[in-house]
Amino acid sequence: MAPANEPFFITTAIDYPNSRPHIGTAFEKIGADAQARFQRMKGREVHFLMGNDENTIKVSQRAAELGLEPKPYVDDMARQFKEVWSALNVSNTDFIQTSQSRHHIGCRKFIQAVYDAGHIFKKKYTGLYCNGCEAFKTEKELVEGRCPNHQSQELKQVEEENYFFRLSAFEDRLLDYYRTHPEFIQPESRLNEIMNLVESGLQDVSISRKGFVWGIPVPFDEDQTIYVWFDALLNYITALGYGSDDETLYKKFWPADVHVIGKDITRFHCALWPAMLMAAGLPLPKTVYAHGFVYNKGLKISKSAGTAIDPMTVYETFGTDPFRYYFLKECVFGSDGNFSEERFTELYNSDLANNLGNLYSRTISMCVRYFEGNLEGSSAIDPVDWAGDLNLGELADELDGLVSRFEYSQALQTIWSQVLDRANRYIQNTEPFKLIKTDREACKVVLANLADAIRVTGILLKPFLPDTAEIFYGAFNFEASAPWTSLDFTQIAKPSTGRADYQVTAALTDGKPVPMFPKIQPPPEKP
RNA sequence: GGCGGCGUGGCUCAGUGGUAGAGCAGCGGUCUCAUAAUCCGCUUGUCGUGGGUUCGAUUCCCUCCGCCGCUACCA
Repeated sequence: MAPANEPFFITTAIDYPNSRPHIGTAFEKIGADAQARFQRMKGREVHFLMGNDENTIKVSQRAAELGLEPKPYVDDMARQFKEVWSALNVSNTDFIQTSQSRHHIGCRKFIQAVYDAGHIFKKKYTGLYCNGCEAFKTEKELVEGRCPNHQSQELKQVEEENYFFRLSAFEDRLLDYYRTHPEFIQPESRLNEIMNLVESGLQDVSISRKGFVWGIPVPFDEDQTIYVWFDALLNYITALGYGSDDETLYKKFWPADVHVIGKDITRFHCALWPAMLMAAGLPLPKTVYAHGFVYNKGLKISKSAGTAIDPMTVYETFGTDPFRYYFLKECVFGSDGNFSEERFTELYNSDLANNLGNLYSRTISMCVRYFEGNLEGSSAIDPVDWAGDLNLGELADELDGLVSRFEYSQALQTIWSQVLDRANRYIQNTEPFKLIKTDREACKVVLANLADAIRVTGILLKPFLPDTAEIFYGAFNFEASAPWTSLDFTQIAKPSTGRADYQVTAALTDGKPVPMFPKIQPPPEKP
């Protein structure tokens, strides 16, 4: 286990701000956020980076369409993105925009270093150029030999001198790295793809373009700007101040512990990026985690097909934690998942309303109703009954492993079956509502046990459903003996000794908690 | 075409060389503390197709069918 306070650096992919985020991008951020929150609980000092990828042709085109200069446009988009991430309770500690000067400075420093090391060379590129797009087109993009966006125009054979990165020179070193660091590419299924790719031979990649004003000028040839990936990937270090006057963060957090990315950009992160770092003589990230995609009822998310779903719509309808729960539980992080309102409703009602929310309600209600919320003398009760044969220490270990490996769905399933179902069953079996009539002390023992189950739930849900977890943990005076900010999974096994008697501190309305996940009606059947 | 993966009850999936499991949905029952929630029980499967290895395969091998990923610059 990593020592406490050891730095942990986690990143997500930077997004193109030529349109608003959709639930697929949200999936990535929530998955990364759960990991960030989990690592914080383990005592790590977490730096969690997100951001937008702004130095692209499409972005400047989009800005032009709206009659805006690129910078005000990307700044406004960044504001919108941050608004969404904030609504979803994503706990990033930094948000980089690649149009920021810190990124420009670091990029120029980096490319210069790689150039000086002799891994960049100039080469003539000949390709089909579309005047309408002001960009080169590849054979694959063409429709009947013409640009799909400008069918009326002929494409021209144009020659341009660009800078190339000698990626081909790194094949052996990359393969060697994969073999000696099998954990580098995750999940494992992606490793094979990348090994194949690299074994089949890498070509040098062009890393600059001529004649663009929006972008980062190449320091050793100011007529050229740095192109796409050689610019975008660098955000991971420029955000840490690489190449600036103050490299404190860089020294502290690089290399990254994990880059969380979409499966479609695996090769850039697992082949190009490490090669770039090797070329510059910098350390490589420890792991790259490629998550799956979210589909809309089986259809690929696409703006033009109308299958994109705005996270804010879902958020406004269902709330933050239900949103997070759906994606963390229903969509296995390393695989593809599906979104549908029907499934959302099912999962919400069964897992959140019926099991989780209701356990909270019935526990608090009984404590208030029977004991005015004061479980006097409960500090002397060892709440081991509710867990039965469940070993909470082992459960903590198991969950630690699952979450560390990004197996959130499995982790949540385990929490539900091992903790919540068990606690609900415990109520059914012990019948505190009957005990109160015959044996007040025995009833109190049961309720003290349930209070402990609430405490355990609050701790275990903290990385996934932060708001809900805090409500659970705040339901009783647990805070007095183990502060909310200092919790980690291992504490589920040890209700603090020498603690005060349990006392309900939950918010009440007319002596009852307000349902935290009011059931939602299933959407009407569509004919 | 090449490399890889998948195909298990209505849905989502787990799983093992000895003739299958979970959750959800559905059905029945139950308690009454609770958001008519909980808890208990039940129904459905030729484990894609055909063949092979084996005493025996859903699990190993091959064929076929279907689906999917990667095969260089879109999360």
